[in-house]
Amino acid sequence: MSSAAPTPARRTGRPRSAEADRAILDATRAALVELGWGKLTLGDVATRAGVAKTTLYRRWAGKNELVVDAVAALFDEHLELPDRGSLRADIEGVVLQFAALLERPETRTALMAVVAESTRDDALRRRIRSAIVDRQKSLVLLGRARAQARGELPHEPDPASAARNADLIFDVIAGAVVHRTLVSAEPVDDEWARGFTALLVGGLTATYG
Amino acid sequence: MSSAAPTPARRTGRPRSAEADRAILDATRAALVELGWGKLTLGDVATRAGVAKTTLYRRWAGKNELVVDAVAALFDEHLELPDRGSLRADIEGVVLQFAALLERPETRTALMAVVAESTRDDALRRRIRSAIVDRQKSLVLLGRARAQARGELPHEPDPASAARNADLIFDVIAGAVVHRTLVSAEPVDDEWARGFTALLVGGLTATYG
DNA sequence: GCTCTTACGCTACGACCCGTAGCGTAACCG
DNA sequence: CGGTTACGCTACGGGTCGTAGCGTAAGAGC
Repeated sequence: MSSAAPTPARRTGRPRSAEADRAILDATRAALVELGWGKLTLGDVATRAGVAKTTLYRRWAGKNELVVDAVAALFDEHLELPDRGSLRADIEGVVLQFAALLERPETRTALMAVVAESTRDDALRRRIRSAIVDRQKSLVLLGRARAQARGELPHEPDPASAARNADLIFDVIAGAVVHRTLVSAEPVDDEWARGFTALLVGGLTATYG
Repeated sequence: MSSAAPTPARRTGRPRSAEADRAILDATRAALVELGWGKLTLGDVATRAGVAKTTLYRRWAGKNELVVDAVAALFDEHLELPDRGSLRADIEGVVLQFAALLERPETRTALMAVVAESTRDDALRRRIRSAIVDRQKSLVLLGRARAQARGELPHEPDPASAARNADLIFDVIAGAVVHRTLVSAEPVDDEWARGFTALLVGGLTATYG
């Protein structure tokens, strides 16, 4: 997870410490909570992790890549979409789940920061996409497939429009939750989730239903 | 604009150079384009502006505040909402206008960066709100008022729900455009704007109409 | 066991940026 | 013309960056 490279089973020499990986990522999240993105330094992370600074640089190119991996682990652990029985309930569930992640101080300060950096760094943008964004989007695809199986949404006529619609819905859901949380700085509570979901489901059924 | 403080008409002594203000903000935007948020330094901005670094620190507390003001000026210049005759057309207009701002490299790299910093700095968050966010939101309020006057949307029963709905719509519009542009890194073109607007208008009429 | 190879910890380093202090000069007010 | 504030300039201590060098630690292969 740390290095996106396949790392083709290096056969000789001392192996990298998996323990160190864990300690570094834990220390990164802790530092994000205490210091925030702006004041986080790699030297401090190394000290917290009980690891030499050089070890850190041997595994990650810099602050951006390290933080992406540290935050991505949280998305791995806390994103899932149990079948709640209806499109409405599924959307509310994913909204509240995503919002819960954004309430955490680590993700709050880190997510937008790395996205900002990624506007000038394509490799970083791809890393964010594969480590975080695609995992979120898969929930949208899953939710739609279920809704179509239930007959709540029509099946797409062609793959192109299917992809377009999925992208649109994903940007609307994730964008609204992020904007509400980080820009408006208001909580995504049950009431907001209900209102948002009503708006979105209304639009989906009115437009495609 | 530079200092949000009222600055009660200082009457004596040498006045601050308005020319310097302009040069500094121009230099900031130019540096954002060339270097991006991460590599931008105040020393460099001062040199570009032909101004001493100390002058810069006399007016702005730091990088965050300076960049917010530099970007806010762009929003002042490029945000307006002419009456396009229908709710649908008004929304498409504001979406494309906001997207055009986010296409600019200055805003692309700066906006999310300062928002990320603002998660740990309330004063900065308030500055962003008054200098940028509230100006966007006023467009939403204007668009809704027009739609209500045209009979496209119902009048709100009470001020509380009116405010809630406006906040929701604002987060959906701004959030979706930002997410599409910066996270998905896909262009907000006419086609996307039409699809998004159809979804939103469908939701509004289905939910509140 | 032994050797080979890679990872690790540690120290040290030049480069850069930060934010401020001090001082002489410039501009505007009464 | 004094009074007051802004400006340019220089200099500085403090911090972070990212890397180089070196001796040591930990497995893999024989």
